[in-house]
Amino acid sequence: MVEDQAIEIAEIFHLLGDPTRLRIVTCCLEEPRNVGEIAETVGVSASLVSHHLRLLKATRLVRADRRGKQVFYVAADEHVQKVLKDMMDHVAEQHREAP
Amino acid sequence: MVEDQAIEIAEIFHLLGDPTRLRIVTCCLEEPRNVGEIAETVGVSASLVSHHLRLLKATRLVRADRRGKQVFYVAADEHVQKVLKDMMDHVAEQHREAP
DNA sequence: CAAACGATTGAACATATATTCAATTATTTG
DNA sequence: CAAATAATTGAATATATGTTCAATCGTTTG
Repeated sequence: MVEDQAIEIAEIFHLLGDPTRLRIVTCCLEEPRNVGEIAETVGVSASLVSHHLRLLKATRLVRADRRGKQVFYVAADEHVQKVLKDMMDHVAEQHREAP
Repeated sequence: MVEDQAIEIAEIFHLLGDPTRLRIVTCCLEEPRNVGEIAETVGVSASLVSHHLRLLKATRLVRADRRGKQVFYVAADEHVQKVLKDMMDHVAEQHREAP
């Protein structure tokens, strides 16, 4: 892997590498969720959610869609879902090896 | 996703979220590589590689195997490979959408 | 056993980053 | 138009983190 690829891919991993941000992404993985919903589900302030969503949107991990006063966010594409699934498999495997 | 899972999974993403560390992992993805090889391939000091490998080993993303004076490291299991592959697909897709 | 080699460790430092709080911007509705 | 609701923004801050450098540890070999 060359430097440029590494930087680009690492940037995405880095975004998923924060617990709050990861929960925000998984929260709007199945269907679009507005900021208030996400904040309540994750258990943090709307302000913090908004800050994180700005980063996620900038790297196109989520897309925004305003409907009236609310803004709905949804995870970008199916690759993210696959990545998350593989990672959950990895963690599950770990636990099977060392319970 | 519950808090505990998020923290555990985010921890792994976080490790892959640094360009240097990501390149270290990909460097010993196919076959075991010793610290010197990794340092040269990635283009950083052996000291830095060692620091990063300590973190990667602690989270069991790599395994260590000493042979004489050298210590060989190899990526832990196939899930990591799948995660990386999906992420590369994601990046490739992005570039196809916005060249 | 001493020298050489490879790898690890710890301290130090500059930088990046997650979070909070208050202020501001959009949009709807009374 | 004013009030209310939802979301964004910016500044401030405490903490985490990547990197460097020098010292140390483990192993082999002359």
